Amino acid sequence: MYKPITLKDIAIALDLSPSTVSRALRDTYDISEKTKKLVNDYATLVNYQSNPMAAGLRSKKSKSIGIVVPDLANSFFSQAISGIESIAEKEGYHTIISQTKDSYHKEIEVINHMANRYVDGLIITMSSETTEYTHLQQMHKSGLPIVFFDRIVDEINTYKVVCNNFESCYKATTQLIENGKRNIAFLANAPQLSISKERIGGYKTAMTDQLISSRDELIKFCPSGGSDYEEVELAIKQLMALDESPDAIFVAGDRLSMACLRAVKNLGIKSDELSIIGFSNVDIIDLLQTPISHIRQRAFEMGQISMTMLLKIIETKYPITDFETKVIDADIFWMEHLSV
Amino acid sequence: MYKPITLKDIAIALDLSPSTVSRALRDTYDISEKTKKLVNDYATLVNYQSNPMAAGLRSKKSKSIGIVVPDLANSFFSQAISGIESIAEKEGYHTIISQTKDSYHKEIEVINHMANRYVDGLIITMSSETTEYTHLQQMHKSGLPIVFFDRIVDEINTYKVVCNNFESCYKATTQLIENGKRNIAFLANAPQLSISKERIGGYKTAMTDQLISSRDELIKFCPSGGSDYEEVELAIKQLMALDESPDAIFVAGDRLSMACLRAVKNLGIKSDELSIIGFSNVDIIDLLQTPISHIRQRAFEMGQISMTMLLKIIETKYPITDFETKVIDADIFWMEHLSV
DNA sequence: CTGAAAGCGCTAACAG
DNA sequence: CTGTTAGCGCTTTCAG
Repeated sequence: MYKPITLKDIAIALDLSPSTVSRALRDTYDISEKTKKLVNDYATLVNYQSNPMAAGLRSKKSKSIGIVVPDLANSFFSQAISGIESIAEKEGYHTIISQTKDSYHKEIEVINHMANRYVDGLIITMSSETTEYTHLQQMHKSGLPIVFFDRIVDEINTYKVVCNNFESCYKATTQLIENGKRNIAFLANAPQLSISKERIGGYKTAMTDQLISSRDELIKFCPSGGSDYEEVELAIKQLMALDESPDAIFVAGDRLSMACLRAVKNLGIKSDELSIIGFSNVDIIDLLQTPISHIRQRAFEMGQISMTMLLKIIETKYPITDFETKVIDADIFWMEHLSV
Repeated sequence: MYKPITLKDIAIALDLSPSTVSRALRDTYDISEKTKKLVNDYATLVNYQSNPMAAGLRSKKSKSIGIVVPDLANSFFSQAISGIESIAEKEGYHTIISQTKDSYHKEIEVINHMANRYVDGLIITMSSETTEYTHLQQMHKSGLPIVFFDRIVDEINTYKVVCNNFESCYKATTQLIENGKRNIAFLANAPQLSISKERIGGYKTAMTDQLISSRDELIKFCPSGGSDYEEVELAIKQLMALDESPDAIFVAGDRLSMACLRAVKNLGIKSDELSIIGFSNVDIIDLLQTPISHIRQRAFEMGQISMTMLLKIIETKYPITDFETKVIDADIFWMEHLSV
């Protein structure tokens, strides 16, 4: 069995008490510089690694945080994770990552597991299946610091970090209209998601403001979020079969955007027939056959902010009550023929 | 503070001893069905969650394993992770994921952290910076089960899972030659990586077997693995500036392949000037402007096998001595003009 | 500034 | 089959 050096080993070797060694290692105030140096030098020498489980068991702190995202294979999330880690590392926090694959049960299981491992806090993007938050609410009430990222939960009062979903959709839709588009379809993720609601809101409001009636038949939901290609192809087919078929389509998700491109390609729809704009953080969008207009979220930055917020909750002495929701601008990239 | 129900709480509530409750919960053999049911029902009722840290501290087992990969934003790895998780989940194991960003120091830090959290085992893809394995060797010797995945370490005797790097490169190179290519360049990841050596080996051997002398100036290393675009563009520029410039290029990495496509595009190199074949597990390769010939690894399957191997080590009663290296076929997809 | 003692939540060894 | 006891490695009172 793997048996590392323990704090006790150091204590014996240096003829000190375990508590003194513990204090020296943790750099508390009531310890002499001399002992501190002695202990730390020896610890480095023997490559001592403190045991976070034992420490956590006692102190209920672990200097590590959990990250829960729906899907690691999504550039948006992997970029955000890198942002989170960039701050965590600097502050001496470890990160533990898990994916839910958009499953409610996996989400519960993963979150429980992390909480039991004494993560000091959680950064969460909700799974698209989740409609029930009691598991989170309970933990949050008991004092587990949580920051919501991207897909947020209104019912839980804490820091939240999102992009300006409403505004960017409003803006993009308006510009489509200014470019003469009238039948703008909207392809969304699962309807219960906060991002779906916000994005549709921006789209609909823009339509109304431009005096175009938004037709419900133009809005399609794909609960799989694009991981089920058939679902997306079907949606596109149905849209194109409408009496007044769309001249543009707004795709409100990353995997969804790619699935949409694939469907358009497979169905042989020409790009001058249907303009596409979609959310996407894919890092090879410049290499696509049909490089689409896209809304790119500042994922890395959003990750950094999330971690900063989480640290604020974790390290505060007094409970925070005035939580903010940080809204980060997204960048819109237009293909030439639409860039007004 | 988040304070969950403990095993002791159950013991008191049910007027049993903690050990009996522990046994009932863990379903050991020496416990009556009646007590087992009583305990488990009550546990479910109060939503008891066992504390893996406390359990781990005592038993040195945690029913969780660590996954260490260089980069989560790489489809190959995220697909493999899903494969690992599919088995882990079935067997009741949790997974903890970390990325090293190809940094040696981060790798050490991450692995230490996981070992200290009593993961029961590790599935590792080495960072490209790593040339020193003492940290791993030591842990492995002390009994920590390790499975190497993709980028392996010869010096450590354990299970390893790789794709048939040599053979697929040999085969692909041969086919390029049969298609009339003579000046085949090779773009590799960091030279110390096992995959780099194996892939170059396949390429060189094929050249020799086809009586084509392989010129060293045609082989370029990009230690960043494609995450530094400039590095790749420079390599391509240098290759194209050669007196006998390449008529084909073999790209031995996923990010590298995409960076190469970008360079080719940016430098205005025509596709009939330079045929490209590259390793890639990108899931939108069919949507690329220049869909390249590519070698696709069965990442999900490789992940599943890795986890299966790891479980074998973890759950065996007697130490394993005859470790295998599982070699999984990769699939080659040719663009039409090269498909002989 | 340092040490002794208790205990985090759980499992394991030993009785019975 | 169940209870008792001890202890995993660390932190945290509480003394001194």
